[in-house]
Amino acid sequence: CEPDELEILNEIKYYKPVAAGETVALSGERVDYVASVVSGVASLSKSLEDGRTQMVGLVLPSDFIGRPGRETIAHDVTAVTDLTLCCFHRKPFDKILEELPHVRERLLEMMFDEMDAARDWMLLLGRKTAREKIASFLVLMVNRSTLPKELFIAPVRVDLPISRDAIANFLGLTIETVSRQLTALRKDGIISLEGNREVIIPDFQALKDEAGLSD
Amino acid sequence: CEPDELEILNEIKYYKPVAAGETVALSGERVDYVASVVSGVASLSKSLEDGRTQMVGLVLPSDFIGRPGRETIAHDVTAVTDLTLCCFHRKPFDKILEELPHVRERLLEMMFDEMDAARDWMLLLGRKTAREKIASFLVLMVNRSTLPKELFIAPVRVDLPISRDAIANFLGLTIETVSRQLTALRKDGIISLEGNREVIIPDFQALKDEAGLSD
DNA sequence: TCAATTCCTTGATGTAAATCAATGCGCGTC
DNA sequence: GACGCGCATTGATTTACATCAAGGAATTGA
Repeated sequence: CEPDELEILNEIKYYKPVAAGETVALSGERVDYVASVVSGVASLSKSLEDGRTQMVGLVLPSDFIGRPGRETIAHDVTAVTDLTLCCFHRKPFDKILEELPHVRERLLEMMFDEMDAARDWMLLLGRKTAREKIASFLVLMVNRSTLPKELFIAPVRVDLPISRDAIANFLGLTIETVSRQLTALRKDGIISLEGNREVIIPDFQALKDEAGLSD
Repeated sequence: CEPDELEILNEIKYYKPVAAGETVALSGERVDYVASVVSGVASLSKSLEDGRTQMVGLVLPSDFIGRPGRETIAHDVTAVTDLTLCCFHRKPFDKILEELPHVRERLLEMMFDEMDAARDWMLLLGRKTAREKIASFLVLMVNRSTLPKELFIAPVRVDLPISRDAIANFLGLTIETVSRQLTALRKDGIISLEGNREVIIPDFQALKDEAGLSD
C-alpha cells in the first residue's frame, strides 16, 4: 500500500501475539477484526463432525486473515507457530475500505491470487498421488521462502514451518503416508532430511518433475 | 448492481453464445474480456500432463468469469451446456472498475463467497468418502437451483446440469465410482433417479446427513 | 430396421493409501 | 540415569476406490 494509506491504517492497528498451537478463532465465531500476519504461520482449517480435518489455507507472513463486511468466519484459524498478528478493528477498517479505493483494489488483487492458489490446491487434493502431493508441497515451501534467483544455486535448503501432522492435514493424507513418502524421496536421492524440519534439495528441477508440474 | 451502474456496463457489453462442449478459453491463454454467465453452465478445470483433470470451478448463471487487471488465466474454461455469456471488453471494464467503487465492492464480495465455496470444496476433495462426495454434490445442486422454502415441500427434484463424467471431474472421482455411489444411494432409498439427469429426493435432511454436513 | 455412437451401469480384479500396531528418538523433569 | 511425553518412522494388514472389461439403454443417421 501507499505511504499515506499506511498512515491511516496505522492509526487503527494493534499487534496481537498468539502462542503456537493456540486457536485464533473458531468456525462460526464472531470476529471483530481483520488482520495481517507479521511473523509466524497460521492455518485455516475445516472439520467434519467425526474429527476428520482438512487445512484449507496456510497463512504466511504478509497474508491476510478475515473478511471485511462480515462478522463470522467459516473455518478455524490456528497458530501453527508463534504468531504476531497486525489487527484492525472491523468497523474502522470497513470505513477505510470505502474511503480508500486503492486499498480495496489491493485486497481484490490478493483475493484473486488466493483463489488461484486454492485452485492449484484443488487439483492437488483431487488428482495427485501421495508422492506428487509431498513434492508439490516442498516446491510450494521453496517458492514461498526463497528468492527466485537463489534457486539456481544448488543445493536449496528449506525449513518446514509445520509438523508432519500439519503437512498431512494440508495435503489430505495421513501422517504415516507423509513420513513414508518423505523417506521414499530421500531414498531416491530427490531430497535429504536434516532433523525433522530441514530439507535439502540438491536438484530443484528434479523435485519439480516429481510434483507433476503446474505448481 | 445499481441501475445507473448497469447502464454504464450495458454500453460495453456484448453477448456471446457458446455451444455445449466447446472450449471458451485455455489455461495460459490471453483473454481480452471478462464475462458473466447469462444461461447455461461452464466449468473451470486444471490438468496434469498425463491427462488427469480436476474441475476447480462450476460456473452457473450469474457467476463471473475472468480476472480484471490480468490478461491470462490459469485454468481451462469449457461450456458444459449451451452457454450464453455476457462479455465486457477488459480495458473499458477495468476503467469502470476504477470509476465505480461500488462495482468493485460487489466483485470483492463475490470473490469472498467464491473463496468460501472453494474451501468447502477442498474439505470435500481432501477428506470426504465417495458417498459423502456424491451426497454433498447433490445438496449443492439443490441449494443452487431451489428456493429455500421449497425445500420443505418434499419430495425435492433436481435436474443435474452435467454428465456423470463431469461430476467425476468435479468430485475427484472416476465415472464408475460416481455411477456406483448413485445406485447405492438409490438402493438405500435416499434418492431416486429418473432418466440420467433427474434426481428425486424424498427426504432432504436424510441426504444432508449423508453429506457429512457443513455444506 | 439395423448399425454406430454416446452415455451409463455393473462386475471382476488390482493397488495406493488408510488403519492398526510397534518401535525409535529427542527432550525436559524428577 | 530412568522415566514419561510428544513427534516421527517403519512394518503388517485392510479397504475404498481405480482400473480393466463387458454389456445395456437411448439417440442418430443410413
